[in-house]
Amino acid sequence: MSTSSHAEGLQGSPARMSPDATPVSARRRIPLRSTCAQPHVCPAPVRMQVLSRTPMFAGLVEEQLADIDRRMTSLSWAEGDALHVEGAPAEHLYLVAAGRAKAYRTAPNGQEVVVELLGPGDLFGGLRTLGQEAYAETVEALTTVCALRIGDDAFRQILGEHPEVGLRVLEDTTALLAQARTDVTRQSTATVAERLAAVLLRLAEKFGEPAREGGTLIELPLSRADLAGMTGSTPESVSRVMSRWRKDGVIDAGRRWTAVRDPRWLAEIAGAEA
Amino acid sequence: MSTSSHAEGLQGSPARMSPDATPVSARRRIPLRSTCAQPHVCPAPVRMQVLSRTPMFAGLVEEQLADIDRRMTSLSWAEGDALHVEGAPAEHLYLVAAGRAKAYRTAPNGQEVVVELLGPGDLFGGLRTLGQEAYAETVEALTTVCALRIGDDAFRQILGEHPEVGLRVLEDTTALLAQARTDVTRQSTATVAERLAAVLLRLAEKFGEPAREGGTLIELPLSRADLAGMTGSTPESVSRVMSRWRKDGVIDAGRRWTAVRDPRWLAEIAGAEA
DNA sequence: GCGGTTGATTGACGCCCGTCATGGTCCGAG
DNA sequence: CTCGGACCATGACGGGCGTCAATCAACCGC
Repeated sequence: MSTSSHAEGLQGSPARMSPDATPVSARRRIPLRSTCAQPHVCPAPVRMQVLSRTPMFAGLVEEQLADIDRRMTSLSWAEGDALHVEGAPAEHLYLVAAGRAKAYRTAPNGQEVVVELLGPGDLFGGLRTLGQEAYAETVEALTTVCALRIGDDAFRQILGEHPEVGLRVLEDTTALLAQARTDVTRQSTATVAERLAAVLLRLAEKFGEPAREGGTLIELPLSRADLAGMTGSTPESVSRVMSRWRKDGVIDAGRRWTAVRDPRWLAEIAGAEA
Repeated sequence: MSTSSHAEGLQGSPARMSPDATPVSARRRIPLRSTCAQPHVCPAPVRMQVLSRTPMFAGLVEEQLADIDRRMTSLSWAEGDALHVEGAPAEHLYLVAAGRAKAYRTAPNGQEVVVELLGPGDLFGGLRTLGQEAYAETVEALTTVCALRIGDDAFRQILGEHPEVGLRVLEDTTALLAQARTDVTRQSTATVAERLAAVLLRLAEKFGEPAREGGTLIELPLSRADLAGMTGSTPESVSRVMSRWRKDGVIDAGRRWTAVRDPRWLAEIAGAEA
């Protein structure tokens, strides 16, 4: 559910190097694929494909999509770059074309709390039209990212011409709200292990790819610190829990990568709801 | 911000009994006003007034509002009643006309986590049209509540006739999303005291009325357990913190009522953001 | 007024987990 | 190959806060 990730972007040649078997020594290889090879330009057909696969524009015909495409500008960022920062005036809506990004807030005490992970087809950003004065989150590229961007006026035009688009965005936002409230609930009542299990399940569902060694590889370069940010915890606590699970064969993980071996068992731990 | 509470419903005669001064002995009186005296019927002019003051329908003329009013049914509930329950098929949108309600989820461990407090003008519920299969929360009346209700078909009709209404709902939902994510962040990083301070400030802003004794009375019959549900904590912890603050003169509180005496100090504790 | 009930307060105890610190491993640069 | 830096693992310690329990004040119905 939530902003799905069908439009799986164009993936470059697998930069994957790990062998088939997974002895303890091979754990450290990074099995993440590099995505969106071309740095600063998304060719027109790719852009069209992204638009056509985005739930937000479902039901529009090619001509209409081309019209919308003309009003969007395509941009790209390198890993570690910020697409926009918390507190800056909200002037654009973004649509991810390829790559991964994380949206996080910085708490008063300085900790980063990750509120959403973004992939192809996901919508983020903000606009005055939607009642947002400033971006509430910082969005940072986890891999090379390509995204389409649209401004306030153009978005308002599109809404005028295609009212159903607004409804789709509303659906989307409603789903995000439901998920955020699920997070609040879990944060308030569950232990670190339970929260981590739920997070990993959600990631596996949204970003998972079947791995050769069996299980589901989460196609995201997440550090322990990132996972800590998503569970409202610390890198140390995350590390401890994951070590235990690795010994039990529930998951597999290394430097900035994670795979789920036994989803059932994780679901058991999570206690319900994803 | 968020779904504001301008439409202050009709308040019946004050059921307030506390004396002017507030010696320690008088703390226990319930200074809450009973709202919406008439049980099962909201007279037409009142309904129109509610609609006209709701942000969602801002900009519509009287005639249009009357048209919308005709498609909504008015209902009322007694304190403790559930307006709808978590998991039931989402078939209605509700608009609070008078009274207070809380929306909460029940965590796997049985704890109730309050995700929103509702007053006149607030929108809640869910519809298939908005992508909701089932209600995600249970909404329970804290006082006698009157609300207007609308079904899927009628809502879709209204959206068709007045596209701008959809945009307003979207604004509203966006604001709720931002707030929910603020909650997630706070839940992950702040202490119980900090969270409670933030919650009280938010309540004072939305439901506060200047009290005779000075300070701001929060017009909600909230128990320690309710506050615990809003802070992701326990009644005991909430009680401890509030006792301390009462000794320091920061707040005043009794059985199911709370007043803020020194908002500045609370804001200091909360550390930022409401 | 008077008991029963509900809600609030306060104390004691213990565990989860955040914090600090150390050492190991992997990776890229030169 | 070697060095340095980033990331991860693991141990020890302590505090915040959840849990259990007893007491008490306030409210309601009679």
